[in-house]
Amino acid sequence: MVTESTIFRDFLKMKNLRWTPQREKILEMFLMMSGHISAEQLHRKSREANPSIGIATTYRTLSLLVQSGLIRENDGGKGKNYELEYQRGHHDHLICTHCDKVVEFEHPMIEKLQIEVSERSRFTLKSHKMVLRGFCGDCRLKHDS
Amino acid sequence: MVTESTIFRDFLKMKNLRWTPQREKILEMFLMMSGHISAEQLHRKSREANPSIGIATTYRTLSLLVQSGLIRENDGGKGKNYELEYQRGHHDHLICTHCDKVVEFEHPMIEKLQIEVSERSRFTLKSHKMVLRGFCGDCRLKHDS
DNA sequence: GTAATTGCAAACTCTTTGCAGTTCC
DNA sequence: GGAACTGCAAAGAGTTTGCAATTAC
Repeated sequence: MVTESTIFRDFLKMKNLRWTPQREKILEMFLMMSGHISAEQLHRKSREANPSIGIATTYRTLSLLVQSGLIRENDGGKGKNYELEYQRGHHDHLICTHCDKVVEFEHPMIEKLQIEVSERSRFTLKSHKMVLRGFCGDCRLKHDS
Repeated sequence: MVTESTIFRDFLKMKNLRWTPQREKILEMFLMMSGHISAEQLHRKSREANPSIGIATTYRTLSLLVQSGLIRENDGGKGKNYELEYQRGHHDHLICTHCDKVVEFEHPMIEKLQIEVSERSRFTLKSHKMVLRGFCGDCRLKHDS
């Protein structure tokens, strides 16, 4: 079975980099958490398991994890966040501007149109990000009342 | 004729804020520049016209311009950038990962589908951002050769 | 007159980097 | 053994804030 840790190990080997206890723990904690994770959250969690892990190592490992394709980096208003990409298929985000709830969605038709648009401008598409913002159902109700 | 500066002035009046020479100059310079502008670029340009304008005032003015709806803020990998929103219609971006060229596009069908997706999750859509990344035509050629 | 605004510098947040000691292969 | 990695602390970017002086209204 191809686990995330196997993939990361292979990636490191390919790049002549090393599999260390810190990298192992950081990946393990990342996989344990869910959703959109900041470097700081991941660092805090990793510290619970190994208090000596520094924030610099966390950043350095996140960068490698992005390069390996296991995780993806998102730019938000305040700093970056990371989420698992491996074996999840591409998806986009609906974010509530009131309570910050995040709903993920996929839409094959939109993806098709994106490729069409790219080709019209002679681009070879490599990735895309889409963020939709608005009131979620719950907040809409609260807001109206 | 409703100019950007009239709109901004009305916005300020409505909020009991003041129309100052600095705000005027910063808006004027913003309108003179085109594309995606960083706070630092705008500050540099504004200084050419009025060397005493501080970076803090530039940031504060940008924030007001966003609130007024005249401009829009984008999150990029490195800091934020701003672009004129007023009277330009919503559009999205194609960015070349090699030379950073930005091509703007609109796609009404994608917009429709976005609304559809939002409603399916009971969201009332307020805004959306889409960024497509890949090789532009020129860089694709260079890269292949 | 007085509340809003300014420039400055300091503070803040997020992220990266230099370094001396340590560890993986 | 030696290059890669670590934690630390310091440095960097980008942005925000406190403050005393100034200005718009």
